Amino acid sequence: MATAIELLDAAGEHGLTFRALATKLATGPGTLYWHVANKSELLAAATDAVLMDILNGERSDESPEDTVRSAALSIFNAIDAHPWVGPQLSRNSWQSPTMLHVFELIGQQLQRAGVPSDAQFACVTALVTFILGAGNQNALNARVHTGSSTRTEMLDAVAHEWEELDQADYPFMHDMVQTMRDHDDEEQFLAGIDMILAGAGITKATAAKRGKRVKNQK
Amino acid sequence: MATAIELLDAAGEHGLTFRALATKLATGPGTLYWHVANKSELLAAATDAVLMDILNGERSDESPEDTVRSAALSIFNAIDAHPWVGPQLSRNSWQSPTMLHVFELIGQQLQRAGVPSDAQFACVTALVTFILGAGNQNALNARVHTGSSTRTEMLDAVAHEWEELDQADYPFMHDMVQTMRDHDDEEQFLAGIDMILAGAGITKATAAKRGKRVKNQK
DNA sequence: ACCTGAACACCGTTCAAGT
DNA sequence: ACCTGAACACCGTTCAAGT
Repeated sequence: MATAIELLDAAGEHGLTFRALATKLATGPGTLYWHVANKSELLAAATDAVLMDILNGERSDESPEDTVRSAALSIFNAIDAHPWVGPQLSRNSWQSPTMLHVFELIGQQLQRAGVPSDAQFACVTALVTFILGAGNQNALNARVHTGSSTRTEMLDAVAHEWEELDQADYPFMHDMVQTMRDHDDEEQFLAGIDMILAGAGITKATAAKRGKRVKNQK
Repeated sequence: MATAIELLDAAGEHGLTFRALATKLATGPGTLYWHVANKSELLAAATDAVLMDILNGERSDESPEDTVRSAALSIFNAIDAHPWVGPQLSRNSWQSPTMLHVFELIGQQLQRAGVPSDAQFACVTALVTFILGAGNQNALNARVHTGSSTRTEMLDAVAHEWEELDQADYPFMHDMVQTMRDHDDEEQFLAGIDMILAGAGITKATAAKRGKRVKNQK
């Protein structure tokens, strides 16, 4: 299992090969089928192993929003570090033990924050969808521009393409070029989480309890 | 190109094979490489073909939020109908002409709705991430439980699994079982979009002007 | 300029045969 | 009970050779 994760981290999902794994374990490819039914089971097991570690480290002694934010960020970063887990988690988000754990974790915080019960489901769903979606996006972006290009080179390439768009047809994209170049991925991600939380009625009100006086300030 | 889309719709991304496409076109596999560089270029072209059709049909004579909602839903449904486009769109969302079109479309509406300029980028990003994430999720869910099972059978299976979780460890999941069983995918999706819009400061105010559209009859 | 199809270097998976 | 590795049915991609 551990060496499977090594292979995955080294060369992505198609870097994990029954033959490669077998030779690395000094055995034959057929052997592996005695311990695992097929490749997707192998991937599922590897994914759970990687993510459970991270989730067990999560605390919930902060405010509900901060707990959600921190859990979300952990998952986001885990997908960034192990890009192959993203699609795997999405594949059966409602069945895998790992994702059930995530649902429960976030759900409890929403309840604590007083989200009305008929809105809770929509809210967890939206959050989980966003977390996995953003994670995947991020992981894919990193992998697509793999031409040994640094992050700034990559952003330059995108900026260049946006600038070449017709001004008349794409005024908005032209406005965004600078912002895009300056953006920070984590910050961007957390802004998205905050929007969903705000939309669910979780304002910074709870933060006021912890000392920030912003209760009724729009 | 058209027959490539046929193959993709029929059997997903790995249903499109150079050999299968070649025989369907009554030619050899090598021939295709004269017209297309590789498989990913083929997929990109197919994706653009499918989505551009849909986007060109979009209007923007409604309120900003409704325009965003309707565009979002169109994309969501397109991914549902052609599950293979989802990952493809995510792969280079900042480069593909199709996605630039989407960014521009949504961005313009946000500007129209008065979202402050320093929040616009975060907001489009969040919306696009959510749309693609939800679409992919939805498409994957449909494909995973492919055992000729109807939607209700599928939901039953998930419900059953949630009920088997330990009550003490998973109180939230137990609360959600019924809601999950009754949920509607589109409604759920739009609720997510609305949360992000609300979080960006686009409330239902504009909708009130038009006399309250009825969306949730249960 | 465009087509052909054999060939190369891979896959996941199976299975008779071993220990 | 567990391992072995040849074999099967596939892939994407290339390339000398044709028209």
